[in-house]
Amino acid sequence: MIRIYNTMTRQKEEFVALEPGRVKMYVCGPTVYNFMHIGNARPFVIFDVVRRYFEYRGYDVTYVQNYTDIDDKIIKRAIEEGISTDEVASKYIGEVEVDAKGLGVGQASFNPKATEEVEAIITMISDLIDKGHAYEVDGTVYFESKTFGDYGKLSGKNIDDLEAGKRIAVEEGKRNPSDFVLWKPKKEGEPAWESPWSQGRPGWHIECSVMAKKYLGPQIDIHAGGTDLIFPHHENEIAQSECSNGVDFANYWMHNGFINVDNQKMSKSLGNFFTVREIADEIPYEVIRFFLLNAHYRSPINFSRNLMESASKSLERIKTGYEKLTGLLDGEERQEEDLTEKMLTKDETMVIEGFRQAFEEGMDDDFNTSAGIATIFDMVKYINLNFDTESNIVFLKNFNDLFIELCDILGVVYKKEEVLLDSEIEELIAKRQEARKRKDFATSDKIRDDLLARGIVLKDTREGVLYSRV
RNA sequence: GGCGCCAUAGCCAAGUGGUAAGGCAGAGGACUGCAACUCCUUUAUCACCAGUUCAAAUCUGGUUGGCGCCUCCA
Repeated sequence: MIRIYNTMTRQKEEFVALEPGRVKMYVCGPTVYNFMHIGNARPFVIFDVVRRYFEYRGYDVTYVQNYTDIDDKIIKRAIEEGISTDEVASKYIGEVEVDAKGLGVGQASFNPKATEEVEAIITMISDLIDKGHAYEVDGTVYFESKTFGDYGKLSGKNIDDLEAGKRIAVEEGKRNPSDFVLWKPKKEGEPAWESPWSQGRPGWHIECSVMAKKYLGPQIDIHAGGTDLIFPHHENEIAQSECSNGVDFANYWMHNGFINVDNQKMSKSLGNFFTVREIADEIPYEVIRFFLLNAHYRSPINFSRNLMESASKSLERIKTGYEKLTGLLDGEERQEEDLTEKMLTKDETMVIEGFRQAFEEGMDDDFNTSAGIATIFDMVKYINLNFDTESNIVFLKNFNDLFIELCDILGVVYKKEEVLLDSEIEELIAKRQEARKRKDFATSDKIRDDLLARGIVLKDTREGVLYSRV
């Protein structure tokens, strides 16, 4: 049983799928006017894990993540770079995909783009006007928030408070301050689409309602995004979708916490703004991913170099443990062993199942990745403590399978980078071993130093010499 | 002003009623020619105060401190 913290009810609830065995989830994607920043990376990674865990649990997951490819920021960027908005969007979609892939994020089932869904957007807006939930003023179409009685149910706000607390000038033409734009007419030089109201473009919120409906249907299981989207974005999506479709929009609302720098929100003006790309230039993507999963997805986390180093060392420990396991499994003698007579003992089965259960208990509880990672470390410890060349090969294999399966759910990298050795280096390693045998340590240390200079690290273990890249 | 979140060891971080997971860093020790790896030992009463309870980090009230949303934002 998977339990999810639902922002709508502010408590953990048992997950019950709309259709047995299927999960329909929609994750709000980035506006593509720049490289992905470290904060953007969190929902990518977190909800990728959510998806993988559902799949591990046997669900068929349809995962939709949009790209907002038309909006003020994109237009601004296009002017700055002297290219079209399409070029800005496709450029940064490409860059986002590079980082997403680097972070180990799986391909979504669909990645719709706002500009390719304008027709469906116009259809929904028309429908909202017909049903009396939207009105047009001089080419701009607004959603009239008070026509939706449940407006504010996700964020816990009520319209009166919003009006009382208004801090910016209310746009002319709006009937109420909390009304929001569904369609806005173009300004000179802006890209635009034909519509019954004006040449213009869709407002920000409507695209998600439309895409979710088109790719997942009027009702979805999970809608996800950053906490900042709760209001107004998700609130507005609910209003649009429920008024147009006449049914509850999403059963579970999941929101990831923010990434701060020095306990402060990242912003360009504070100069504490990091793109994933610039971090990845120095720190492997896998470390960034591990860092993002170390804390629960709803907690705010800080980003810092120290934390990256800690994450890097932790990952190294997992890899070393896995190396030992595969070393034992791949030994020549073991390869030739006859497995037909071998089986798991009762105790061994219990060990395996114990780890699996511990992992599932954590992940079932609102995707507690910290607990999941702790299980991985417990397994590493078990490997280091209990396995040796005499271990039951079938136990090793089963343990290995589980280890890989669990690591893959989190997307935690457990394999050392394959280091291809040319014959010259292999020879040097062999030579060093000979030198060590005759206790010629001056020679052996020199070879080790030379290899280190070439970027290859040697470790002498009981199972033989291990090597890896610096 | 309205709504909401958080406060656990040097650092990161689980745990939401039964007596503190895990990781990083540190200290001491074992092993190995050395290094690395690994192993063992070691480091907290959970911001503060009051209350509920046989029992609270975990529930209630309050205090202090930090943060988010209310405006584009992951």
